[in-house]
Amino acid sequence: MKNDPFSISTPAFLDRLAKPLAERLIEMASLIKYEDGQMIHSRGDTKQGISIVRSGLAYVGAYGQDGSFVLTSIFGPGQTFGEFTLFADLPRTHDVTSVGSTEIYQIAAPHFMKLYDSEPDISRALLSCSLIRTHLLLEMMDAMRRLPLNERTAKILLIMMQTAKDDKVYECRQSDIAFALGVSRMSISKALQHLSGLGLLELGYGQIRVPSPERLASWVEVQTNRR
Amino acid sequence: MKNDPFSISTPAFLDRLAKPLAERLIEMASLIKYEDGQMIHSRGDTKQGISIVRSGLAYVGAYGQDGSFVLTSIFGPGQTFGEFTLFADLPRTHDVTSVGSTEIYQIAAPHFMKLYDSEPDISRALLSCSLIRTHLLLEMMDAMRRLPLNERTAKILLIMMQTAKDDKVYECRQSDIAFALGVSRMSISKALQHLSGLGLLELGYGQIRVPSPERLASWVEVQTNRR
DNA sequence: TAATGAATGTCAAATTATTTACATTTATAA
DNA sequence: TTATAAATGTAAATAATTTGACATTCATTA
Repeated sequence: MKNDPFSISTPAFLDRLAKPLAERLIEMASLIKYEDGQMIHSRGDTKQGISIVRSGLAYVGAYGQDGSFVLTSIFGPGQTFGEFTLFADLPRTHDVTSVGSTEIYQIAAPHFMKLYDSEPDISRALLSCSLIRTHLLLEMMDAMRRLPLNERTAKILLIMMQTAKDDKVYECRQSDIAFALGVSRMSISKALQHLSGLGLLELGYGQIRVPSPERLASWVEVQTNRR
Repeated sequence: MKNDPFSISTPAFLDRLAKPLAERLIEMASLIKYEDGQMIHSRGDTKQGISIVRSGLAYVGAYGQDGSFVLTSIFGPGQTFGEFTLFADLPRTHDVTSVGSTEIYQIAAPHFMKLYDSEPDISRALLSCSLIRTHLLLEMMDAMRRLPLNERTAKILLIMMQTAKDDKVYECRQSDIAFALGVSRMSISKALQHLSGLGLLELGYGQIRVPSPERLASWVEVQTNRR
């Protein structure tokens, strides 16, 4: 997957820390390098610790017995995972795999928690990431539940676009959107064409242009209130 | 809605704090009482603060222009909402309404953050609630995306059941499940009957008995890996 | 600049889910 | 203990989605 409907705007934890604090955190970490496709963590592991991506990508998901991998989230540079093991006090619920050459800062629980307790800014950053994530997930869920496919597609686009570099051009394949919404590529293709017909977006090869995100948003708004 | 597929196992924040700390927190709060259906917070509010339910229920959602209310979450005793205003630094994204006679502890941002900074246990509790919530949301999303209705229904039941008082009897209406999954009551009815036919659950009036959650879980597991 | 692979577009048949309208069962309140 | 309302069950017609098989367009690189 080139683009990732999964890293959906999860803010980068590291970017939310002031430089000096971020550096202190990194000093206590061990930097571990992975080749493409290596296992970073396994489901069921009980060792507690937090991980921060330095470079590359970490795919979070679960391997089935048949070797298939069900993707749940993707984390890139600055983003963090594994907090769950620290604060929920449960074994790891997912497998984590590197995609491409990837560097991960690993910090064991005791070290991390020591700094955590003395520096409230760390928990603030973690909370803000987690809460924003929850918020986006709720928005997505709501869209999946309530909106017909056309509207749902528009909404998901708006949510996903928040990560786009260029404000108006979102680079992704239609099949990514399809997966994110749990529908077939066909259906998404039709929905996108519908929106395109309304002049709300322009379709390209591997990209979608949204001339006016505001207009798209207000279209969703209107449609949503109509039902 | 009698039962709530929305308070989905969000742990009670207050229960995760040691008694003395919980008391200190409550001391700095103002207890506000609401009749049924009163507005607790409005979307767009910029006043920052956290709220903890003492009794009753708080429905979080959004009013449409036509007066309809789209439910997003339900919070009951001990649960907290509004953290978003503290850590994401954004205006409120939802309206919050009381259901039944409801008491809410309100703590303004400055007070709360002072205690927050000196007592790491508070952020730990908040994070643990938030992370568990995220985890459950991801599970639900995954089910909604990937699984056919029968499996999806089973899975959602397992997730929801985590809140059930009685381990094996989950009190809810089929229409609640239908809404939680974003499908019609009919479809859920059929799916439940299918599962019931497999002996995985027993249907009653306003309740669902799961004789063996383990067996249900492993059935989902098998079905999931088959595709 | 071909040749290739990747992404998108199109169609019809098959499947799945929704809708509507009504029947039945169960709880509750008079 | 009825009467009523709430929740569940059934079935047929309709609508939405998926599947699979290709055709087309676009990008890359050999």
